[in-house]
Amino acid sequence: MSESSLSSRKSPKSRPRAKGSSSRRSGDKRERILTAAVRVFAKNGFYATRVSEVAKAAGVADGTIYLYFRSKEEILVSLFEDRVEKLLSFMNERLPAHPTAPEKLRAVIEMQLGLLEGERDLAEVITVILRQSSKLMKEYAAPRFREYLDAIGRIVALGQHDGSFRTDVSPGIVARALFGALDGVALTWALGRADGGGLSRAAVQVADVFLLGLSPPAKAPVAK
Amino acid sequence: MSESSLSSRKSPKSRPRAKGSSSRRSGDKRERILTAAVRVFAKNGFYATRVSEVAKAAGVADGTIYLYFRSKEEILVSLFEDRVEKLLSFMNERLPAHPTAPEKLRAVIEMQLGLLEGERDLAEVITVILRQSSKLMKEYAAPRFREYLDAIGRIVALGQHDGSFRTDVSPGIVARALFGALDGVALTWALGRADGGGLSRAAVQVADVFLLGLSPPAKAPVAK
DNA sequence: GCGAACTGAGTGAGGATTCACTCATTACGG
DNA sequence: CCGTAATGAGTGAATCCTCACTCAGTTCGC
Repeated sequence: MSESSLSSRKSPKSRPRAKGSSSRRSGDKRERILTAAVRVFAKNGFYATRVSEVAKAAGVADGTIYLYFRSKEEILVSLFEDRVEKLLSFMNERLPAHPTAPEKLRAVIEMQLGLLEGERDLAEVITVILRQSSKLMKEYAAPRFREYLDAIGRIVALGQHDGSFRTDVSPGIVARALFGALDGVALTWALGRADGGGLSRAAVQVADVFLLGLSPPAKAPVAK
Repeated sequence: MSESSLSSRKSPKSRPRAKGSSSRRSGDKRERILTAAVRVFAKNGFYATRVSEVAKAAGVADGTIYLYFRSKEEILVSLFEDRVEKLLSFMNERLPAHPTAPEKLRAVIEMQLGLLEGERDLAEVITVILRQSSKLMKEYAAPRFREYLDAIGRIVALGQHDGSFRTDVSPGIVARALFGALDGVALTWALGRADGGGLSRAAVQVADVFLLGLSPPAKAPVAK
């Protein structure tokens, strides 16, 4: 039964020597698999995607995947960790640069949508696919989301405290609504060519509506 | 709904003719299966749910499921058709009763969230699970969503036309953002109890923010 | 008894994961 | 510098397990 493997070597394929860098475990294999996974997951969804499809798209053998990931699901987790997490921390770094709450909020909006602009597949993975693994969603992503929502909520609370936002709404609800609004815009944009504007145009409009919607009653001059 | 009798095995019980109308299958089995499916799908997700689990939760045999549904996926489609669709048309009927665009918009918001209040599992199925079947999503749900979004967009456009809404934002983007905001609020509410208020309180706040955010520049008629 | 409604063990397909093997590259002895 | 051995990343067909779905049989209302 093992003899059959003799004939297997069908494609010599000229080993992708590539990057003259490290010759051993080519460090870009993992990255290649992740990039391919984003593409394929976005196209077919997580469950409908065969590991072998990811392998083919990445130009590696099925087995190679398991040298870098323990399971199919771990590919999804890694995608989340490798990309989203990075973006969240990036956001945390940039925020302090914006002095006022309205500016911070606008920055968050622009970042969240800006990140996805030009990364349609990644946008789809994050907005849709991630929700397909309920285990992932509940055990891993949920806490992260909460963290992110809390950060937005804190900005809202800050604005309420210094008088730039109305105080009759719950920061938590506003945070959820804002996140949902951005998620929704990104979702429809990712799924089918939304409207001409692109995400950055949408970002400006969402920001405009929310900031006006959050402006304090009567006297407050923030209106803008 | 937890009906008495009907232990897992043989059941001597009398067959409940139910809806005296249709003569074929006892009408409440189908309903029972759907109800169970909502529960189980919400708990485990669509793909992680075994048909046998739905059967057990519904108190029927595996095979019985296939007397009422052609496939596992059809259960999901039927859920959508039986519940959501009904709600959408219900919404379409109620809307004309509200004369102005702001009132219509507030009504939509209250309806969308009100529907889910007290139906946590259904909320989760709609917000999360439905996105798990990409076939369903793309072939069936997407057109419905578009239809719904268009309806919201039309309300926004109407308000812009009669001067009650600002005109510098795209109705389509506002519709998406609003839908997303409601979806996001419902999602976090469904996944882990949100904050004390419950969905109806959230609905009021989301409406407040959006309506103020949409008010035209000159003066705010809605201001309050 | 007849047949519609129902049952649930069994089946087969699909697909994730494994593992025996290949071979480019490196290490080393002379 | 060579030839030879050792190494381990990479491979992909075989394995094996998990369900969605089937259907021969049972139950029960009429």
